[in-house]
Amino acid sequence: MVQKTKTPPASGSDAPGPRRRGRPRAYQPDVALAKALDLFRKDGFAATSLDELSAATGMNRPSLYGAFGDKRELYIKSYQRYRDDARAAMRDIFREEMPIRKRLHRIYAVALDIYLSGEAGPRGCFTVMTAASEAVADPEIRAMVLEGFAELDKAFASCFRLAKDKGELPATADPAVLAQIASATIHTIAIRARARVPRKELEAIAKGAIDVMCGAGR
Amino acid sequence: MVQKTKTPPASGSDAPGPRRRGRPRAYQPDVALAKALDLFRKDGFAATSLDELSAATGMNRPSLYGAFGDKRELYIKSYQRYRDDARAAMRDIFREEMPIRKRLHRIYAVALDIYLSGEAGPRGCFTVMTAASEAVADPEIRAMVLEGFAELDKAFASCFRLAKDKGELPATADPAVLAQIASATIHTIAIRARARVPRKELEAIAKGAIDVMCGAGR
DNA sequence: TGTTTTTTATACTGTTTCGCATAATATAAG
DNA sequence: CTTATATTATGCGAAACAGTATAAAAAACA
Repeated sequence: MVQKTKTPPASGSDAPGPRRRGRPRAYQPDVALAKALDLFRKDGFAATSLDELSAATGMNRPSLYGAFGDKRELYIKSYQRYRDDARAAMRDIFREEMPIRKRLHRIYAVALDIYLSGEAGPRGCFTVMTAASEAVADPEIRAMVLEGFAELDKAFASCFRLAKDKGELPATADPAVLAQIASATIHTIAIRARARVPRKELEAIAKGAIDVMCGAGR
Repeated sequence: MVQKTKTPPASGSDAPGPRRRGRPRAYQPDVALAKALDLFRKDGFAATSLDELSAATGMNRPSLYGAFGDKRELYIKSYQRYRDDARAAMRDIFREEMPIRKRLHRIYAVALDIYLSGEAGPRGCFTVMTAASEAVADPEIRAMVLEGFAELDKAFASCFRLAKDKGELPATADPAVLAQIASATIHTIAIRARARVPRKELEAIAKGAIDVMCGAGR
């Protein structure tokens, strides 16, 4: 480790810190990344140009490269950001204790908020709409996609396991299988949302799936 | 209808017909369209160039335009071809009489064949992988996607209705809801297939879903 | 044989693409 | 005030892109 200049205190946190040395940045990295994410969600990888990314972020091309690397790296960082955001939006619902039906209902409501947001039409789910397509040829993206699937399956499974322990589900219920159906419902909602299926219908799909998973009783 | 030249007998059918007038075609339209479909499934709309399409079909650019129109039209015709093929592959299974479990099992087997085919990795489902993404901005593609969803939901629903009538399902079963879960299972399998989830795992997901939809009994 | 018709083959046009080289600017440090 | 550092701003350049114009080729017709 031969390095004269003191490494700045790991500027991962966005604390302004002790005054950097050169010309100050004209952009906020996390704001710019959010704009890039918007574009990639709207148009996918190939149809999003660096010119558009530059215009949306307010950063010119060299700054983009300096901050995030080339287009593929920016795409991957956008995807990471998307997953972080989605995870954060669902974390509490998966953590807090509540009846299984309510928990599922709230998860699907959050998912719908994510998929239907967007000014120029519903942006859908990044994983389903663009990342999965890239996954077949890009091992790094594929690993992220697979990890996302596994994480969601696992979270749902532990919900069902807990519910089963609490007697909300019959003893014959298989948490792993129910979890895959819960994930499948997320996926079908994500796809249909992108085709502008109205929210009411998507909510009905979620409701029906919950009934099947938890028993039609109310 | 002012038209001197006799219209060739609606050359929709590929019958060689009564000898056309000018230079004969060097390509077979349906073979070329299949090649184009392969490319669009692999890379999506934006990442597939006309040069690649030209090379794959063996047709040069002007011939492509003459036969199929511009890139978007070719994409749409490829999608129509995909849907026709998929419909044909499933038609008999939806038509013939058989137990609900067996029917579902066979449908998922055919779906897996479609999604996992491809030399350079699984090509996934056209609707899920690329058409749904385009659907948000292109009304014509959107209409096709929505029609596809409705058609699949309907086909599944009538299977479940029949099974219910035959006493294979409890009287409380809701065919429409079960159909949406069957479709959701198709969708989750399509997405995961593209991320190279192995066939065995996808079959397990289908098996689990069938158990939930039809009752775990064997 | 010569004309008409249909397709193929070649090549061009103007635009867009990504990535980078270079120069200008703004700050801290010495 | 000068130097070092970090960023912004401009714009180049080679390649790829979609679509089309023009010419050559291959068949039927007269």
